[in-house]
Amino acid sequence: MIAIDYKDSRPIYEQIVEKFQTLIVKGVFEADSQMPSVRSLAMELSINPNTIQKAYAELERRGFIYTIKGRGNFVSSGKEYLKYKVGEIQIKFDKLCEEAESVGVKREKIAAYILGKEMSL
Amino acid sequence: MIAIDYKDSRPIYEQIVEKFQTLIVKGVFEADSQMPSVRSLAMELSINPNTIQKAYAELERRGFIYTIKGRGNFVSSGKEYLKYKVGEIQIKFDKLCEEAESVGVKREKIAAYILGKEMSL
DNA sequence: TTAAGTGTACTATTTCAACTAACACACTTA
DNA sequence: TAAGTGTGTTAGTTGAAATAGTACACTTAA
Repeated sequence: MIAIDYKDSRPIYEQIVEKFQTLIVKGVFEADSQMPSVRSLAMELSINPNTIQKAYAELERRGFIYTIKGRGNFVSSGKEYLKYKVGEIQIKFDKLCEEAESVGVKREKIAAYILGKEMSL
Repeated sequence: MIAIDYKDSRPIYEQIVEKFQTLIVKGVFEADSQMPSVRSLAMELSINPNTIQKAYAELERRGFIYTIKGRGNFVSSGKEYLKYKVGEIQIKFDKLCEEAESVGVKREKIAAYILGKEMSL
């Protein structure tokens, strides 16, 4: 179902996150279908269940899956992810705007720049 | 002139950067005045010259000082820093806007949000 | 109630990148 | 030429992140 690339320098859990994210975004899994259990996938890949657990926790944080304790992990609908993602971006814009204002760049100027009406801030 | 706090968990070079940045922003140093040499400051603080070098390289990257090989490091005018800082912020806005567009958020919407005309993205 | 499945928490170990140091080199000025 | 300056390369240290080991807790079905 999924394979680890040991030539890849990235951590194992990150590779797993990335692969499932791609599959889910592509719509390979049906919404609410069950993910492989942490143990079975760990067994299959010959790694520790905690590493799968870490990957699944990250996938949940990103809104790709949801967990029911004692039952398993399940695929959530793509919309959940989009909502989360947009929320994260909004927070980043908030912080960046504050940073810009702290060096004297007004919001009007930022908006104009984003709309392409100004060449620079 | 400056002191290292070994109780502080941050790396030494970062502490040095932060302290000089504060002093320069406050206008304690005249523009074009000479910074302590990497060796003299290293001696004074009983650390390795390379650590000072690293701090100075970062201060130069941020536009606070400039280097003349064989002569020393010198304080640059505050305006240089502002220019650099605004440039960095601009790059961050560029990246963030691309990220937003990749999940379907239009630039018009972003601009409206920044101006407070929309409650969320 | 029990057994076999599920996720979770805690701790220990390993690994790797960041930090710092040692030292040699190159440029500038007097 | 000597004494100051910054720079580059390499090596050692160290602390946080990643992974593993193990025990615990929840869910379901027989």
